[in-house]
Amino acid sequence: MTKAPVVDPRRTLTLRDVSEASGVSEMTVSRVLRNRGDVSDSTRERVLEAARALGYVPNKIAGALASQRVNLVGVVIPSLSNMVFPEVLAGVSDTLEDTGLQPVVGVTNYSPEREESVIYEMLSWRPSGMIVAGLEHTDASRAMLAQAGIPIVEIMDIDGEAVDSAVGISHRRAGRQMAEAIIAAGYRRIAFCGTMMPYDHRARKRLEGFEEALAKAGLSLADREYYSGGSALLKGREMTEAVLKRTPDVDFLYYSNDMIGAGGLLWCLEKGIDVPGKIGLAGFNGVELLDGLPRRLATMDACRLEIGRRAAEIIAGKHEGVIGGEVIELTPTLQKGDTIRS
Amino acid sequence: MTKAPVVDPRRTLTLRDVSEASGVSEMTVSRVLRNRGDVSDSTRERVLEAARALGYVPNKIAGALASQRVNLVGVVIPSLSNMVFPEVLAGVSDTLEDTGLQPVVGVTNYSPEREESVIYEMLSWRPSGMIVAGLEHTDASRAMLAQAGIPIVEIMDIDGEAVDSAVGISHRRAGRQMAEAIIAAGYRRIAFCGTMMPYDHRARKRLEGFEEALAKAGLSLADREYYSGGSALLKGREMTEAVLKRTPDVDFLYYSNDMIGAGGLLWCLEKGIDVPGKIGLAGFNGVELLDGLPRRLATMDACRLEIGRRAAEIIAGKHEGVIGGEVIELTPTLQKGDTIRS
DNA sequence: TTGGGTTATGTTACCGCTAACAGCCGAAGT
DNA sequence: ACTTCGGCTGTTAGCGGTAACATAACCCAA
Repeated sequence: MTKAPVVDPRRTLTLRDVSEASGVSEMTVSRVLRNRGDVSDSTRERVLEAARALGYVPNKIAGALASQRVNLVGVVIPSLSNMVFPEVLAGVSDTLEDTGLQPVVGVTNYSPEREESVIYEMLSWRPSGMIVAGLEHTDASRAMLAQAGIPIVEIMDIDGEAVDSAVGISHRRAGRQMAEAIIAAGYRRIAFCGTMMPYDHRARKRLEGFEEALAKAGLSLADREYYSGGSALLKGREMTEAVLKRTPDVDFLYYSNDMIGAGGLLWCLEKGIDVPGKIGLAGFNGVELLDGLPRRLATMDACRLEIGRRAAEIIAGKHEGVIGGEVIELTPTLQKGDTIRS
Repeated sequence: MTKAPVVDPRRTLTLRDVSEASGVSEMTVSRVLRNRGDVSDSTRERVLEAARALGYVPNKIAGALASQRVNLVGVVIPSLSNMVFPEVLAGVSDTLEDTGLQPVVGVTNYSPEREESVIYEMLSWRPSGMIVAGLEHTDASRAMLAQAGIPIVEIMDIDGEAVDSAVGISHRRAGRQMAEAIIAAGYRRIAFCGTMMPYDHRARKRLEGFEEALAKAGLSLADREYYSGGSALLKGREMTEAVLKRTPDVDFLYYSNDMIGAGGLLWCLEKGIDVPGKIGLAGFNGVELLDGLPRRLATMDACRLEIGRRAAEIIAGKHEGVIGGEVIELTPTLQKGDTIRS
């Protein structure tokens, strides 16, 4: 146990200290500090003064226990290094800002077991709601969420069954749409580069939709390459090189995310390959980074901010009259950029 | 108030429910669930069984209130979109993993007022420690932290006075070092591109150190350009173009971060400018992204992971015998990459 | 003057859990 | 046989707030 940093004058302050310092009951102090109930201006003044002078910080633990109300919202996401999730978070924070609710983030690293324990840990703080990425969870996780008696919003994905509410896009459809656009543009030898993470269900579903659409056109993937870990931009380069070396007649590369797509784009441009003439490229997510690239990579916006906002609105109860269990499907827009010929 | 998502069978479970279901006292159940004290194997078994069957999730609010112990560590950072902070977070999480402690993240958007309220909010949950980015805070923030009676670690920066402990690098020195390397390489017409955020004290200190070293060599900045918001990569391009247009004889561009530096690098390469012959470039942070660029941008590693780790160790009390108040200075390494001629 | 309605404040009983201590029991020590 | 002790379990009293109700003071209309 580390000791207190400064000379701790005495035990930590409680309502009683403020109440004694201002000559009113604890209850009145409580009322003042929460702006609840009627308190005369003079008393309010005196109490606030005393609280400020003492440096009193309320104990929300006690408050929450007594009032059975907690102003926290759990947000469970797989990673913070993907940029997609910080953006979703931004949407959540924005919307929660003026509701008195506060997001608390938990990261799972794409591990279902870790997710389970994060959810358990969060629920043990009795939050007012939970926002969880994805629809795939362990049975125990689903059970806990279902039992919790609070609004649950699963985000990012809607291809599956939600515990309660869901906000997201259909990744299967997104993959299908991209494939259709690629085929329509005349590409035929199409390869895929993507993450290998076995638990990135959304990337998987996009690929499924993609292949489905290819099949419908009588095509199949000409090649595929997977990666995990490392600098995505660099991996994109490496994978692109590997694929083109192994299957030189490939005329389109579909990447599971923009970052590796950007790497591929840079590599192609350096090699002097005609993009999108000889080879077309496409990624997924619509990340801001793309704006600074020499050429605009084709991509699909995943509505990240919007997803965060909508999810938060559901938790905050801004959807009046709705009992929960709603599924909101957002529709991503395909941006062809400069890497699909038209 | 949104209603419960599923048919709430009854009120939420408490220790008593588990105790009744397993025929022992609440205290024994509590002991089992916390692995504390002696409990016979048979009883333990029975209790765990009952808890699992009921789907009991302990109420940490009550637990924390009763035990005066909270396993949370507040982490206050300015932004999640900078990539630097998620990395620090990763270091914190890693180290906290096996201590039973849990990070709780708060984001301030570089606003001191927002920081103050985030700190207040966090302290009201009585965490076991706080990790706060930067040394500059409002007086109220500093007072609250000092009074809290818990270990406080200010991270990223050590050029200033810490409330308690600090882990970071000297940005002033980092700026100075970079300037010295640039001057040593023979560049003389040096310009700066950076963020305009008035509250990014670390970027400011780097620039101060940078100019200080320039002055010592009888030089001063040939030009400077600031930005705020938008895609950093794109801004890097735009600023680079603006500076080179306005001051064509510039032979070095120092960027306040790698992302805009990368944008500048891409722009220069596209324009066919000889880098590092005609113009040298350098950024700051050592972000992973740089690995995938056509050329390695000169940069300085900010020791982000290490900072997170060390800070977490202090909170977790892994520095035995230390009472707090330590300042750990890490030393960033300059990586000249391919954009400073040698 | 009196009763009813405000407004401002205090009192009481928890919220769900754990620290601290008390008890009980069988095994071991003398 | 009588302590002594350690393993196991229960009892009691809060932790620091807040909901709900009680109370006091005051105003005004009848």
